[in-house]
Amino acid sequence: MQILLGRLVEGDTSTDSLDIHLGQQKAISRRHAKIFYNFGNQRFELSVVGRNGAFVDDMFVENGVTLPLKDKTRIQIGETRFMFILPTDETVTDSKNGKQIKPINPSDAVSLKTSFSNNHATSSGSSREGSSTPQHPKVNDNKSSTVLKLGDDFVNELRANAEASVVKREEAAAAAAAARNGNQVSLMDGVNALSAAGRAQQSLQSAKDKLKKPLKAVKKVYKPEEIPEEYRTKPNFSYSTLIAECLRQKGTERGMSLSEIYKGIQELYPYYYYCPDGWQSSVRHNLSLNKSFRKVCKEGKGWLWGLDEEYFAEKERLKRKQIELANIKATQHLQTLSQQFQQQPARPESYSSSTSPAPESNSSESSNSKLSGDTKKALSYLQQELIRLTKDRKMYDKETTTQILTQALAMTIAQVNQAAKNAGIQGFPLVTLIDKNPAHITKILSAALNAATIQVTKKKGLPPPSNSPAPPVSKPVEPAPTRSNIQQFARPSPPVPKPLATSGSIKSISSAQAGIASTSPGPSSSSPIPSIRKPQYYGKPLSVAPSSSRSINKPVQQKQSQYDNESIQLQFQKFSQPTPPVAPVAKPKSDLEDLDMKLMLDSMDHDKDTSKELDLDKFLAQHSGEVELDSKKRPLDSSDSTKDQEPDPKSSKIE
DNA sequence: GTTAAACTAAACAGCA
DNA sequence: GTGCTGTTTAGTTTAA
Ligand SMILES: [Mg+2]
Repeated sequence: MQILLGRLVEGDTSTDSLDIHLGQQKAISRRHAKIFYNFGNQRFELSVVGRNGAFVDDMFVENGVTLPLKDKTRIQIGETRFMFILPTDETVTDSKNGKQIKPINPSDAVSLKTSFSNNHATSSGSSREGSSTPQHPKVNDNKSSTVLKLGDDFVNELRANAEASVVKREEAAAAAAAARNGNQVSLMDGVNALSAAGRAQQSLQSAKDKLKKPLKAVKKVYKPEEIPEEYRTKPNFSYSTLIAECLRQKGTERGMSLSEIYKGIQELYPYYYYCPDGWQSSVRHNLSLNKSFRKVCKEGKGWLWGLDEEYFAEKERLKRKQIELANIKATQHLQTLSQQFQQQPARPESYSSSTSPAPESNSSESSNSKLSGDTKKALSYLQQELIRLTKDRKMYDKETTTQILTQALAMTIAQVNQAAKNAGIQGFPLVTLIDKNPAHITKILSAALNAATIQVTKKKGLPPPSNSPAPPVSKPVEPAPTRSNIQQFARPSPPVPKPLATSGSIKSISSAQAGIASTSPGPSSSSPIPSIRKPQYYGKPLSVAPSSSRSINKPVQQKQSQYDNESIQLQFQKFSQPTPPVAPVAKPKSDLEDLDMKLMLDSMDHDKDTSKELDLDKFLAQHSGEVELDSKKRPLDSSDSTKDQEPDPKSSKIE
């Protein structure tokens, strides 16, 4: 049994079954909502089926959502407002007139329904201040934007109960009616009828007890398809970074309240609009623990929070230092590998001493002594360039990074050699090319880095750099040296609340003012520097809840990569280019180290035709996706040490 | 295997 | 009494 509410349409027989006519507004669907008694839960529930949703107790409820009704629940559909009133146990009091109404038994309900259907009139006219038709939720509006969402368990529970109670509902199908009362549509009679029917099966008292529980506004659970694709992945930023960016972009001199920070983060990173709650706790945790965030002044229940830029920058600096160290380590390893290779005596098949790139080697010197001074310089130069280029990229763990660098180096050498060979140039062309046209070498290196990254990640089953997280609505990380110029990457964000056009200026508290020593951040402080983050495994199963109505996962742990650096998104986009056929690669071997060495060997081998398809121009065309960017960034790398590093990318992607 | 960083969850208390 | 806010603790995951 249920009470149908909707818009009566002449000639549409499907609307004949409506129990309550809500008016003629087009915003009201022909069948907009239904009220029924859920025997499983022992409570009344409202199911919104109309396209434009409804407001329940001033909170927007999307279509498709079913939620419990309690006594005096206010419902608004279109511009028609009414209230759901529960009867008392034995007597029912008309909420408006105060007169008592005799309880209804199931048999009464039948007649009640009949009488109502003969008696119904269109409501309407009751519109007061125009309630806006529910639109896409806005973060700005606290009240009206709150979207009711039912937790998985609850949804499942409803589902299960619905099935279990089919029979019972049919037994109760005799009851329904409603009466309008001026501005307020009283559903009392219908409810009464339902109640009566319910009593036949269950204790109404227990139902009412449950209904007494406050209607809790639960955030709506979004299904993946309901979420704009770009907001299905968790931003690759640590909470500290999210908060800092929020304070910078949305904050004012007076700071921001906690709720403002919540909203700000949702606006900047709409992922947090769609994802389940829980992240707010992390935000509070960060605010409290991270000394970069300071309470400015008290307001109402809580504090207004500000960002201590100096402290934050100091943390960034330290972080950056660490990352650079890690990068250096990785490349040192690469260098070692390279040198080891150079030292290797004749290799079985593919290598002959006569093809050594360092023909004039001095045998009396140590490890890399077999290389000529020029060759060593050339290799060193390539390493330096690789390091530099690597800083602009999203990188992986140390081992993977090393493999990528090694392979990139090998590819570069191979390309150069082949090009030289094609051009009929003799000798070791690297030295010449570096000397004559270093920019070109950089281009080749960059292209090789692309190809190597794709190869290595593919081989290792790592996520390719293409899965970039959705960029924030307003980009927090900015490669630009100017620290505050943050909005350059701003882009429209579809259904999501667009960032308030508030000042983009940075509001910060000086350390002096805040009395902060420039000590290193404690371990508890969170990540700081916007930097590229490495893909990670999510700590938690994608959908932990057994009930799988949850579509978007709660934010999952992210880890910051030691190898990243800046402007992740851009880099990701670069990498996300379709994987081109990759250049000269050795046959896959089980041992990566072997593969690396083979690559090196092949590429160093002047005489050997390692790459039939090696064509430098082609290679560059295929892999030079970001060469331009890299060169653009160069000045930044060298000059700006304060650039944000970003936390990392882990993104929980909704499947 | 250990450690550090970041994340997650939740208990708890104060306050409006 | 309730919900929000801020603090704190504990546990997990990942990378180094
Ligand atoms: Mg703090």
